[in-house]
Amino acid sequence: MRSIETGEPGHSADQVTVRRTNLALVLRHLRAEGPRSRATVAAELGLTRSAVSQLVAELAERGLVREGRREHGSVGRPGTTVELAGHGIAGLGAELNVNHVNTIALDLAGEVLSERQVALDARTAPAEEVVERLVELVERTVADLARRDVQPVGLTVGVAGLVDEDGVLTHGPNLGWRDVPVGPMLRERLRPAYDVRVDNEGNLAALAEATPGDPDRRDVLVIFGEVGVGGGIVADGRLLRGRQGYAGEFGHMIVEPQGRRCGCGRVGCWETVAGLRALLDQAADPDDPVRDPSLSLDQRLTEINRRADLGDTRTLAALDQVGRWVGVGAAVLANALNPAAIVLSGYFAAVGHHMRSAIETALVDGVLAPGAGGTRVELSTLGFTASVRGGAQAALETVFADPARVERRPLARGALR
Amino acid sequence: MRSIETGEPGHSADQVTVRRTNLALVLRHLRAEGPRSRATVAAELGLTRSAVSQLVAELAERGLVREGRREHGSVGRPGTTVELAGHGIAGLGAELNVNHVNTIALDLAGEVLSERQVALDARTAPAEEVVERLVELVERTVADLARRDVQPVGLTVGVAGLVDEDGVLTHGPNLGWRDVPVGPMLRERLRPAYDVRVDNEGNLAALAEATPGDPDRRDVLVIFGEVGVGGGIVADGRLLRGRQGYAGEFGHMIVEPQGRRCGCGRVGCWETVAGLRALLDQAADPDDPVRDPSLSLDQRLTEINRRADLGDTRTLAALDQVGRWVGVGAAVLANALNPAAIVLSGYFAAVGHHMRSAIETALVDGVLAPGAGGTRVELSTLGFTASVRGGAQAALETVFADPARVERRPLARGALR
DNA sequence: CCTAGTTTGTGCACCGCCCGAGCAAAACGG
DNA sequence: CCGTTTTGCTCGGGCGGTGCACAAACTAGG
Repeated sequence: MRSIETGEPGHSADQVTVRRTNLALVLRHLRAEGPRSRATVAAELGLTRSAVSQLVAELAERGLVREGRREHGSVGRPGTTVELAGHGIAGLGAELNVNHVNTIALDLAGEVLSERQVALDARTAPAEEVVERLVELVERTVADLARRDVQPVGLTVGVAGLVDEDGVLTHGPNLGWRDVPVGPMLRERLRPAYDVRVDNEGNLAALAEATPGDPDRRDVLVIFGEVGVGGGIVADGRLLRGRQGYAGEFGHMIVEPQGRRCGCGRVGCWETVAGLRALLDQAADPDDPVRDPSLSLDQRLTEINRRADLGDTRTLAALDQVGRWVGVGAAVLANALNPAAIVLSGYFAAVGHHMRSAIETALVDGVLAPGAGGTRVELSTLGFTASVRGGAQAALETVFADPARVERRPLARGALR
Repeated sequence: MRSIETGEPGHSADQVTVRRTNLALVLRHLRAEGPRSRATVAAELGLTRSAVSQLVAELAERGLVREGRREHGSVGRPGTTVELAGHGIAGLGAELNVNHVNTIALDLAGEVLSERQVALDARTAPAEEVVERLVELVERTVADLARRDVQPVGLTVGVAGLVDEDGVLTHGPNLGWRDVPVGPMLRERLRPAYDVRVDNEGNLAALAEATPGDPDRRDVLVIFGEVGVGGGIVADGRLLRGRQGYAGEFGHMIVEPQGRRCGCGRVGCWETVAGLRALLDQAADPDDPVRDPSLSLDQRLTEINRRADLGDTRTLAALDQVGRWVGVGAAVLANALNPAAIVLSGYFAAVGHHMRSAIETALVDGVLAPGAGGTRVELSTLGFTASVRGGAQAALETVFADPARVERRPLARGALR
């Protein structure tokens, strides 16, 4: 029943393809199921033990797996577990946002190898300068890696706006940018040996939440809220970009045609009732410190949580009201996409536990399928790092899709038997 | 930039996989590009001429391709074109709807081999009896094929309602059915040699509109309107079902929270403002013949078109108003999914040319991406046969995905060479 | 302690498939 | 009529997975 496809273009297959497929299969299996012996892998994947031995040997030569400890069964010769190694390579993720640029480097197992951030104001600085800051940050991150003899395999940059297939930011209202060729600029300045891609930050956040391999995380919808509301869709394990890469712009769905005017010029956009501003307008008077933009967002959200915990009726009513709207929009999307989970990220993750019941009620009320079609509401635990993590994971995913991308080098002595 | 995937489960590859992949590749290439010589196929697909020769020979043995006419180039030996044959097999599509069941059989090239229909009232008859009618119709269709020595390769049944992965209709409000195991019942009664699958009719209609191979038809959203409104999503060439197969229930998106009560019990569902009833309520008084349910839908829609053509202001205003709402809902979906095309099917296709400008205006107004993100509005030309055609195509797609499913039989004398 | 039984990991022959080279066949042009 | 071009096929070669055999390593039981 899974996935009817309508004629993928695809490419011709030969023995190299077979090898690539099986290398990738073994590597992803080790990621999904954890360390295990060659014999176990063979049984679980339907390959022979000899084939798995050869595949593991090649993955080890590429520095992607290593042998672990002995695994004693009840009887028989004990196996030697094989596990992800991948300390030799890293995926790079970066984010270019209104008031900061930051980077992260993850190894194959998803461990953080380097993390850097620089504050700036993208609205006042020219685009060239902002990109230059990002270039410097990436170069320092790559230097961090070089010190540990780690090779970057790819860089994915998330930006707040619409990005076309070539990596050009065509429309970035929050940054105040239009038609800025971020991807080409980065490639020009970095001249990298690795791939550089640019994507919408909501898409990358969605990728970060869609844990690879978990069947309950193959259909995930991420809703990211701050002043604006955006997100991304992972369906059947694939990130949906749409025809021009503009999918996931949930914030400007019109949910209340007789509602308030939005910053984008339209009336009744979802972010006018579910965005941070809607919450603050209802929860606090204009001179209330939680609306003081000079305080950090974290501080202000902590204060709102404190008031809600103390039972402040105005705060609770505001959270309930906004939660209801979040649920209404979530229901619209759930009717269309029937995701396994809707993950709330950004400011929703910070105060979401106080909105959860209102969201869930509105979701169940608004979805035709009984029990909201099984869609669960979850709060992101990745906080504001979701986009960069997703970017780094996207880069790593190219290795999981084709481990032969990583160069083969003579095995360090004693690394494998 | 295409498709980042997050760890498909996948299956191990060997030489058989290589063969299957390349057989499928050649077959799909012939479908997408039309008849051409082996040498041309080899050049276009990056295979060697010898490989293509062998692949074509095997496809011919399975009855899927045949040689066509001589193809004279400017110089050199002329090639012999190879083209889709597939008169030996057929995909079956069926539909189980409120007032009829019908079937269709398509050959590999999409030509209709058989088409049958029986009227009934699924709301009053017990489910067993309705399924029995469908069984009879399928058996007669299979008999039609047998007379021409054609083998069915699969049957896909579209039903008006939510279908889970096992083919159980869990929720069919228009049929008045709940938890009817349509798939298991059909398999039990037919005991078929071919696959039987059951799916939502909107999903199958979407599949029918997403022409295989066309890059402009890889991201398509179908909106099917009758009394209810439903649809389906094809993204990146794949049909989206969602976690439990409930994706595409657009009709019950809430678009007007202060609006009218819907048959489903909610308030402000899209179908209350975009469904057929909304149009009729605004276009005609209760005693108007266009609202007479004893007349066929075709007749009533023809009358509406006639009035609109004559410039009847009330009719035009109703079409404009409903079109605006169609556009509002389409915009919500386009913001989320950025499809290449939104195809209007069902009653929308019949009167859509009078609603088109209203729809497009509301779409452009409601989508954040400039120019509606490139999303075009199109009217379906498949009429009410979209679902059955999509079902038959889904069955055929299993052959295009794996031509080795069709049995190999000794070549008829002189069929090839 | 020693042996039978079990399981792991590797080596080797075999098979299937695509590649590349070579060749006959079938046109066209001078 | 012969050189040139292009097509479609045949034939070794290499690659990669399968299946079988075998040594290695450990448990259980006498």
